[in-house]
Amino acid sequence: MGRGRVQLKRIENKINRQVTFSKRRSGLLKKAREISVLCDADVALIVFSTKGKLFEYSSDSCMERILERYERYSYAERQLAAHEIEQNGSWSLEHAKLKARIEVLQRNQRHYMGEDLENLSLRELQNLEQQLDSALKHIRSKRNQLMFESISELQKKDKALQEQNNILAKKVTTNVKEKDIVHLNNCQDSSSMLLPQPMQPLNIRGRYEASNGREEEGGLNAAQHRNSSVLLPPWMVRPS
Amino acid sequence: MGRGRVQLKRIENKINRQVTFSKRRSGLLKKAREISVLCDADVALIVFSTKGKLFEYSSDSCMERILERYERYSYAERQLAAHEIEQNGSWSLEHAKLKARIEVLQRNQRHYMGEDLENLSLRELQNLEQQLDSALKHIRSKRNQLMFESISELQKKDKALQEQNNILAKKVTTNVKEKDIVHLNNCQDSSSMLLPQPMQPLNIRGRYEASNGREEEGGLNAAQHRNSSVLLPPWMVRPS
DNA sequence: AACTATTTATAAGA
DNA sequence: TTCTTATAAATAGTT
Repeated sequence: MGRGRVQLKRIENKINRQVTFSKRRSGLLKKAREISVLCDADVALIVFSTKGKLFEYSSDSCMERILERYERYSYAERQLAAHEIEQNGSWSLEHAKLKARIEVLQRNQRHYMGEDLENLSLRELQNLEQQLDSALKHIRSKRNQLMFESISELQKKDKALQEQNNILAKKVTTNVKEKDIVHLNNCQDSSSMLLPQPMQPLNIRGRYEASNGREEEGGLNAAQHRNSSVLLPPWMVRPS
Repeated sequence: MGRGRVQLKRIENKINRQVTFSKRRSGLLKKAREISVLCDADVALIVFSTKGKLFEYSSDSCMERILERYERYSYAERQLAAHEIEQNGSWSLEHAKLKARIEVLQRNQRHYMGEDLENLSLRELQNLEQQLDSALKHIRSKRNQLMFESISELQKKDKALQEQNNILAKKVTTNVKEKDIVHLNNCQDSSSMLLPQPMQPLNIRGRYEASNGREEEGGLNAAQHRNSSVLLPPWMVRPS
């Protein structure tokens, strides 16, 4: 694109390379933006110039989120890489990263809980508000969905029980006609075996809680403990 | 580029979007490759399609390395150095703990953002909802407070300026009476020195953003970068 | 930093 | 998906 055709090889003239870099960089960023908007794609673009200067673009979900998604996507590879890093000895670095990361995540969490807002700017507050508002919408819709599901399940059970009741009622009526009262009294115990059993409480709590149900039983091992009190999100604990 | 001009907004027709995505994706990857070769730059490009399919390009140093470089660039070295050589012994344990903690925090964060709600029980959803609702109240109240503050500050400045204006107006009137027109013209420059200076734009953004104001200018240095994308919570980045 | 002749990318159509 | 083609966009070389 331009006056001359260009070879796909490193531009040796330094000035020229710098200029081309500048031009093409903006073109590349633009195109990244365009594809993300036009095609609703998540895009992360990182460019380091020869001199090590950083330029980046990421679509609406921020860079960190896309990179996380990427890492999740290539989980297997990451595990391999992690081992190499451990052996490599650049471990302390990793460690420090984790710590920094935790700090940030905790800070975020406080923000999400409406705490520690003193140092936020107006605009940051607005963004946060917007984010939470949209989250709340999702959550409410999900909750409604769950409730509807459990209601319809209840209705189904209800209907089945009523039908069973009708059948049994008919049988009882027939019995009254055929037997004498003494016989009927004697048979009460055995006939009651045919009555509908008390309904099992519906499990509308879902997988997560079910799988953690044992935590409440007794002493916790280390892993359980980590999950149950230190690391459980605050909203999982009902205010007393 | 093509038969029609194209608007920079999501293509609603699904087929069309898919086709455009495919074409532009290959174009984007090509350009990423070109700039990395021509200009000797390190490039990492990650693209997720709407359906979640991953496409990526990274220049000769592999993706992981570029991402690491990116993270290195983002985390200040001092943070690393500070905590680095302290612990030698129970490292791996510590390390594992930190990782677990991060996972949980990230999970929470996703929940706070209304994502990843599939595995939550009804009760958990309700708690989460309640938590966010109360957080939102705090945040809105804080935001209102900030807005009121900035309004009253503006009003104060406004008042002061008006007073100054009045005083100056009086002076100007006096001058007209005392001096001839020529003299008045000669004095214009110096008298204008007494006019109120243009108001400084009010800083209603708060400390945090103010310290990052330079970010938009160009390339980012390490510290700036840390604050701008890697460690900032998603809601601090305004969707572009 | 602009300009412009060309090359490239790509939207629409097949 | 792939090919074609008319046209929009990007950009290499120049000023």
